[in-house]
Amino acid sequence: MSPTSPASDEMIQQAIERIWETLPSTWHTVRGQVRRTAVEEFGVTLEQFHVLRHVRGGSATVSEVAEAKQISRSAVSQAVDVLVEKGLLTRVQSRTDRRYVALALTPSGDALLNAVFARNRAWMQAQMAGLAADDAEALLHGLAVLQGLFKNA
Amino acid sequence: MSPTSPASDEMIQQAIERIWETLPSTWHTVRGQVRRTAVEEFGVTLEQFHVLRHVRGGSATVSEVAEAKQISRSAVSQAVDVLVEKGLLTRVQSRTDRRYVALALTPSGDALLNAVFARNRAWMQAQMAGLAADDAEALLHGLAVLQGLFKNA
DNA sequence: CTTAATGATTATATAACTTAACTGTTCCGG
DNA sequence: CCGGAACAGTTAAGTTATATAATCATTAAG
Repeated sequence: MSPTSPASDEMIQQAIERIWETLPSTWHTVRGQVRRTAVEEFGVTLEQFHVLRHVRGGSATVSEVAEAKQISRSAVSQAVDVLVEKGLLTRVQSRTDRRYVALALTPSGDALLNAVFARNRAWMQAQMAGLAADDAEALLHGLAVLQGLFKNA
Repeated sequence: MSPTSPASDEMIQQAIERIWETLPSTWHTVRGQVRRTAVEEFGVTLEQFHVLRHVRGGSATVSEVAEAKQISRSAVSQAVDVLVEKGLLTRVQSRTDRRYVALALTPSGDALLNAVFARNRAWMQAQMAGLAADDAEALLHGLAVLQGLFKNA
């Protein structure tokens, strides 16, 4: 098999520029939709929502969420306070090592995540109505590349 | 010319999922790099940096920045206070309509933006080292599609 | 055992917002 | 014209999300 040719410097510069043109505004928009739904319909802030999202995404302790979100453990601990208070998250001390506190979604926390995501998916689907098949293909491929680039950075 | 076929529902679902897998973490990573540079090397917070960025991007008044960032005018006004204090931004009352205050980067504000972006470009280039030409192509195309989707939302 | 390391929490401070109230300016209908 | 509505911006006061530092409880290591 022939080795794939590397991208030119020029092309890489173009890609960087395009990333800056696209990511901040796009993520800001998507995030804004989630924020509105989360706040107005479910009474949780976007930050609280993201903590729940990380817990469901596999972060099972305060430290893991902090690591994933790149914020301090104490910030997470405080956010968890609120979420436990709201009945969306549980804290359970590990029996094998009692320093650890396992975080888990309550049924209503899980339902909240599902509901917010459902709303968001519907909204995104509306944005994507009429998307051409080849553009959708390009989107999938491009995002896969993007994901690979900054995964370990 | 033949009409392009629309993307299937399934494909759209896949795209939505991929967006959620990619955007938050990628933007978080890129943003983190900018934050470190801005804070550690230039003494401005990420939020202040983004205000400067919007001013250079064409938002010339408090209201325009607020609109672009989707935050309140008062929040921008307060951020501008700090940036003026730091000598990165100027406020100049319009002579034709004195309600308006034109925001403009000072030379050092402009230099700061350039420097932070230069650092970021270098870092991103490093991340993208060895990127294959066809992957770069896919990235450009995919991001263009993404940008189009949420531009007016 | 004692000390060090670890996970989590608490206390306290700060930055970045919000809403509400206010200032100054312009526009507009009478 | 002039008096009020609309508008751009600021100021005041309160909230939220974060940080750092100190502390507690637990486990690991010498």
